[in-house]
Amino acid sequence: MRILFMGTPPFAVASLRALWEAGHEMVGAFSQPDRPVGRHHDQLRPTPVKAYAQSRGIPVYQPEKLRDGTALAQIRALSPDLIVVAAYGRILPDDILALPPMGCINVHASLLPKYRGAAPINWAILNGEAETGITIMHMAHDLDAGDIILQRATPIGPDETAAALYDRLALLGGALAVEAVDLLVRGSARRVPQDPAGATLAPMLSKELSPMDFARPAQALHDQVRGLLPWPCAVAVLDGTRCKVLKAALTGERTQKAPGAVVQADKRGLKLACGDGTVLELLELQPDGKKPMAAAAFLQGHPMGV
RNA sequence: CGCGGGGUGGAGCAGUUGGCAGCUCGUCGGGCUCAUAACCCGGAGGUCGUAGGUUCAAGUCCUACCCCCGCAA
Repeated sequence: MRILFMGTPPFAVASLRALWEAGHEMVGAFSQPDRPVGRHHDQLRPTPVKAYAQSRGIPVYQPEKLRDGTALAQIRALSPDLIVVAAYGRILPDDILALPPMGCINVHASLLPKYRGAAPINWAILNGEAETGITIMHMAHDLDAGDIILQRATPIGPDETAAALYDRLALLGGALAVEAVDLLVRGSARRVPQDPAGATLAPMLSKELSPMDFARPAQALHDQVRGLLPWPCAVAVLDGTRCKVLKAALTGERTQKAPGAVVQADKRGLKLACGDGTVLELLELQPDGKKPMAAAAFLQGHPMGV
């Protein structure tokens, strides 16, 4: 069966790799156009999917637009039986969705209908979810709203970061993608409509989510730190210095101090008062212009009174 | 040429108008204590990113280069 793949970041590579290693005939890989990258705007880096596809000799296509007919013509020429999409970063027009005889399926990193959208992994953690998962669905006109073929849940560890969960779900996504394709080939794939009433959105992240509001409870801030990794990261201003908070921990302690006040700042740790009398310990920081460092190291050069 | 911060003992920082290289921590040795991520005493450890230049004298001023990072994409 001829399969056309569409994806861009490492999450997508895991699915492409799984399909490839399962021995499927991958007739092409669509990926976002290479974008300038790097501090001085002078480097062009291939997308992860492009790099992987090329290493396996899979033809790569990177159309700027999907609606000017060019992409449609390219796809038609490839005559895929099935299109598998994973984190491509583009909305597919209906004419493309309608093209493959077996349709288009999508690997999505949430338990749909929850967390439709661009950043389901992060939002699951930001919202303090105890579990999330992977959904394989038939693609429909509306974003992430198609009928479900397969779904598998996985628990979210209490200290798990979005970066770590991303890697886990990528692998799970690849495994489920292979399963789903097998089901489709055998003609035994189920089609379960989503319940629109249970739908929630997981929009793209932005740096507006970064500032930490210590009036919120420690648990919420801990979720923010974990959920925004590796980008855009939770940010706090300490001793007048803007710092990414890369790692934090819940101490379970209580305090009478006002939110944001320093509860402890010595070699035993850096702890700040949060909402409802809770306490958050900051473990790893990255001040502006600096490399990541332990909170204790930061305190050596930035003494903070209690 | 997108904007900006920074390279100073192992870590994090300071170093004013050029004039003996400092602070907190760690480390090593010793002491004190029932005890300590506590305290006291003592020691080791630095080509101040690299290469030139100015100067009686450069961490500090000038020039070029290397490296790290934040923002923005």
